[in-house]
Amino acid sequence: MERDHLDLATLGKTDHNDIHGSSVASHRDNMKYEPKDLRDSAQPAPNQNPIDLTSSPEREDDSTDDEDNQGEDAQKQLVIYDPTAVGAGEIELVPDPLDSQPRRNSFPNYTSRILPAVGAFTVQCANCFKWRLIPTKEKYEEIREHILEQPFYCESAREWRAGVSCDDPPDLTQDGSRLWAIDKPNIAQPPPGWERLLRIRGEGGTRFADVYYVSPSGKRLRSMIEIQKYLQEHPEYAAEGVSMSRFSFQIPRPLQENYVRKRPYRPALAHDEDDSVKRIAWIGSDGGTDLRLGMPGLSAPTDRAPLFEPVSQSFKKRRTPSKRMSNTDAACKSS
DNA sequence: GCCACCGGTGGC
DNA sequence: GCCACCGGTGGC
Repeated sequence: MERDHLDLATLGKTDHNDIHGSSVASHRDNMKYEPKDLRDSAQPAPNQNPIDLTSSPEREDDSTDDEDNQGEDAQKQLVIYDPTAVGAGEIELVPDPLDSQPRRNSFPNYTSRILPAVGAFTVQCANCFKWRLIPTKEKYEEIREHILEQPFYCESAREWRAGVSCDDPPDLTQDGSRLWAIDKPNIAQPPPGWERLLRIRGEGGTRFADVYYVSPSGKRLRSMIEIQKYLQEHPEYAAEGVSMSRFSFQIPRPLQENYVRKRPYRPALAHDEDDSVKRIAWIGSDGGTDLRLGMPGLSAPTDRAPLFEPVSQSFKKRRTPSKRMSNTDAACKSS
């Protein structure tokens, strides 16, 4: 079966104001971001945001089909939110996520800009679709690792919050005061002593976020290749059972469309003429922006279209040139 | 000199 | 369009 993803949302604050809003998520693997300004799209109700992760074609709006999809769809959403975000104050969040501090961008042009940071982690109940805050990053990672096989329910939160149930109000709603991002499901917890860091980039950049792993010795690694080399150079980790399969550089997806700057059109290597043709087309389409059907987060007021993206597992899409190993291969080979 | 962060690019 | 990787660089 396929797996879904979990949705994580990140809420962060930014210095900018222009983001507007999106609604909640509804899709599978995206993350949503809600910048502080988004107000309109807030979607309140629990049922509204079921995210469907996996399978189905679409969810329509709110409630609904998730249930059928059984565990797969709806439930797996995790939201991360920034307590420091405007308006977020109400929620008490995560005690100490490492990433919770907004960072200042170091680039010259953006010196005063505050980058979004993950401030809280939330997961959506597979039954009522209410968002429940997860007390720590570690717990969140634990839930995320098995979310597909073990859907999260409000009752699951009783581990840290006595008596909570679907009858209780949601811990968080997408009210536009935060950035939301939907995480990928089933990402392995980092090996003991290792930390997985998610750094959210500023709006308008070329990428939404970066993942780094910090080894027990403090070494920061930023790609599977670096992990592989590092493990080869430090056989002691393999001896402890640390393998490539324990790492994933998959990043959440911002709910806010256009948070990430689109890459300019790249002419096909092949022909120039096509190039000009495309340029024309590009102009036209640009104006027609609003054609899009209802992407979540965008304008669509009511229902968001389902974006169903295929679930991506860690290595599923990656190309595997000879030098690269898949996680599993690596796991097996690394010895 | 280090490093956090970003841009760019190749490949799919 | 997305993803993975990695080089560059400003700030510390």
